[in-house]
Amino acid sequence: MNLTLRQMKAFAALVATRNFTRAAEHCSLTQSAFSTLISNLESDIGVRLFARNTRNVELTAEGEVFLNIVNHLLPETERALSEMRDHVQRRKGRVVVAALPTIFSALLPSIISAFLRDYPGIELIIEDASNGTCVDLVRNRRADFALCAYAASGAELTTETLAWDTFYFVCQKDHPLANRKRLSADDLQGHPIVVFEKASSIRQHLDAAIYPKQWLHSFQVHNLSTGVGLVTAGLGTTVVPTLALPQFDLRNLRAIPVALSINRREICLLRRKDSSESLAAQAFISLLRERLAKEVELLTSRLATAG
Amino acid sequence: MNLTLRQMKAFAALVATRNFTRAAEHCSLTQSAFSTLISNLESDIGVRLFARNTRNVELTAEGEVFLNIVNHLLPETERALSEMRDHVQRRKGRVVVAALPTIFSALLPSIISAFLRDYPGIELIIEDASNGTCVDLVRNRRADFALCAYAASGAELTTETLAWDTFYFVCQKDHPLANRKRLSADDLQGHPIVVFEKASSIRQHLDAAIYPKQWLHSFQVHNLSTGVGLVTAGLGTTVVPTLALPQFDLRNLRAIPVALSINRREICLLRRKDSSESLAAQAFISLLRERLAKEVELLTSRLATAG
DNA sequence: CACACTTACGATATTCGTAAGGATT
DNA sequence: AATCCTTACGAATATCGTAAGTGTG
Repeated sequence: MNLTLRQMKAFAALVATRNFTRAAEHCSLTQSAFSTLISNLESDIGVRLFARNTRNVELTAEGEVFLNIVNHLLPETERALSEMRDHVQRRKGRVVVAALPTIFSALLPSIISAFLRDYPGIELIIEDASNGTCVDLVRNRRADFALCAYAASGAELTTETLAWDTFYFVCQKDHPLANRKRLSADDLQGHPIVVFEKASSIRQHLDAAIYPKQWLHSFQVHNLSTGVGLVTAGLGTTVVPTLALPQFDLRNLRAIPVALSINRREICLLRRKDSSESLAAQAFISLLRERLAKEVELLTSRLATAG
Repeated sequence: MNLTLRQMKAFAALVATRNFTRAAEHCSLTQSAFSTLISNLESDIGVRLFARNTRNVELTAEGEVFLNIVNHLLPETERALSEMRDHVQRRKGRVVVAALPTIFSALLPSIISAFLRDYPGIELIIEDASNGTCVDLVRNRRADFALCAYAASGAELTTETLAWDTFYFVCQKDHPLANRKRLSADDLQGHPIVVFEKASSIRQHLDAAIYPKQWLHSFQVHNLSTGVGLVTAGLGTTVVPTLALPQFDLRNLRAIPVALSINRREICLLRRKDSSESLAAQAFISLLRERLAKEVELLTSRLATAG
């Protein structure tokens, strides 16, 4: 017995009309095809559901029993398929994104609002997380994908570079280096700077970029905002990627490009290899592919204007 | 989109095993047929449900959504079909029978117990009713069928005679006619008898059977038991069909066959013409066809022994 | 005899199994 | 190399529509 949505619909239509011809039209079938459909349904179930002659179509006792069943099952099935359709057409769903705080705050807001406008039914959850946490979240399926700075494309995970940013030296206007147009790693030797904790992605990138040399550390902080505060208060200088610059008030500070051995920080899309992302997540990803690099450009050009 | 029970079963099997080959076996299909089944399901729905390679089969995000649906819908559907099967196999159901009180009490008890033994899951409701009420109950579908004495086979209803009974004169042992072996309608002229109300089936039959003559009435009663009481108390005599005789204590009374112009009272099965009876009702009907006449014979022979 | 359901039958579409292909470990 | 999913393809099955048949009012 292989009960079919079509059989239930046909049955319901015949109950409603009590007329094969009209029920057949309602199902977009010829009367004959409809007749055999009902007849097959009856022989599948093993009992006549309709007592019919050429003038009257009525339910049998077993037809009444089946009607109760169909009255329950048919709406359930159609509701379920409609729910499924909502997901397929991206009217429903959930996207969980893990992103580095700087990426989140500097690049995502306008992309998020575009996404929410295009897919108002989709629940969007963005977790700001450290690079390592991003990787873990994706690996454990706690996030659909991540936007982070670097990741090993291993057995499970795959990365794709969507954009890059570069590094800037940030200092007070009266700093000795304040009026330089461009700086090298060597220029910064001897100037104490605020660095981020070892685990932070900025710090790891910088450590790799200037290896084997080292800069002079003044403070070591955990959060970007702490570093911003220190520099703003004139207690230090720092080196941060482009995406961190909006956190600083550049009317009173200088941001000068720094040339490093690894000059670009990649902004990576990190995904699972099994391509099990939801359609909703895929929609967000294609929006990112389309707009993330442009967002970086926009940011850079705004900074050039400000500087 | 024509969702199928088979599709849901296949999906559930694949979720459970996460292996096409084993799921295919579970569905009694070749692995290849199973693969195209899943593939067709996916293209019907419009999205991949499984992220699969040769080593791993996993649900996609949309597959999870569909799993929630199937987890709900599949048990519902199977429960419904099992319910239907119970009715088809007569493990469930309801039979409503209308029957004349004499038929009910004299013939049905042993048939009822046989039916309840054979079909323990079926609810059996027997309404004792007058002949006219029997007809109405069947016509209005309040009863599946009726056992009554006579009925016009009209446009809606059809009758079938299952058995007959005959009429007896019942009197005290010291009545003048008490030792006769056989009586004619004429023999009863001048002997006052207890009659039943005009509407009763016994009365109507007797009126028709002796027309245009009439018997002398002593009392007119509504219920058989009243008549029984009167005769037993020696306050009258009466004429009743075979099926009513068990109500009398024949150790102290005489029951003598009466030859009438319409000598036999039919015991009819009254049904609707549209043959919309439930399978349960059909089962009861075939039991009646098989055993009702035998029950009358049994009753008659017991009476002959007693008399 | 007109209307409505059923049956017959050839055409089309779907589903099946066998067998070969491709990918991953 | 072994395992597992996919694809190709011919065969079996199911479903469709046209058209003729049947029965009822």
